[in-house]
Amino acid sequence: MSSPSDPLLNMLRDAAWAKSLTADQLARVEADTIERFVPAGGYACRKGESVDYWVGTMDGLLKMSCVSPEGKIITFTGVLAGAWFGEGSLLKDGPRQYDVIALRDSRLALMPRATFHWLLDNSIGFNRFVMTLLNERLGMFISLVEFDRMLDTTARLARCLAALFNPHLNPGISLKLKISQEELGYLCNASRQRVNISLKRLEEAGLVTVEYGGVTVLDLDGLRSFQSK
DNA sequence: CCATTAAACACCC
DNA sequence: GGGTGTTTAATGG
Repeated sequence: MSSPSDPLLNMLRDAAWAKSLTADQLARVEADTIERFVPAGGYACRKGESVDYWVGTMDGLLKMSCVSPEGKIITFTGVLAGAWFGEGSLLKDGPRQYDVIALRDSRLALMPRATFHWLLDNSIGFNRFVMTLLNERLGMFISLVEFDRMLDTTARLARCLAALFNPHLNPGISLKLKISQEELGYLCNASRQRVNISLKRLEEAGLVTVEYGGVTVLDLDGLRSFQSK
């Protein structure tokens, strides 16, 4: 059933956390984890649903977001190929607190809750990985609050963009990012027009190049430390 | 004032 | 058909 070129198995074997597992542990992970395709615009997870899986992104682009009763959309962060998410939701009871929506056709790897907890109970290496992941997430969300309250729109866009490239949260992500300016707006809380203006400023500063339906990051450290004026 | 935004429209991929 | 650039009128600090 499982060939060596199976994308799901490759993704599991390439994951940073898999390196610390024993052969038996990895075998159970491979046996338990299933694949799911989510078309662009589809929901990978819904706010309010029970949390049954730890989710890895095989390819595609997802956003963690929510919608207000009035229809206002905010995006917390993006999830790119190679990233795993939902560990926080698995470590507590209760429903999921956010939506996860595919911005492009995406393929997911779903590890059942029981397998995730079994790894926590049996692998110190896995525990360390999850602790680091949680810590990186915490740091990122602290930074997001800082960006939101202290920075103007262009600097906020720069930092929110740079935050996507956290190597723990989105390992091995390409500097060429295919994402619409509207979605960038949801990410940094700005309108489409304002994102367009800010992208041009970042391009002038030599930090990114703007393409049709995407952005390429030229200077990640420059984005991380960008300040207006 | 000034900056920003929604809405509308015309392009362009 | 979705993404993008631009204008215009409305909004709000």
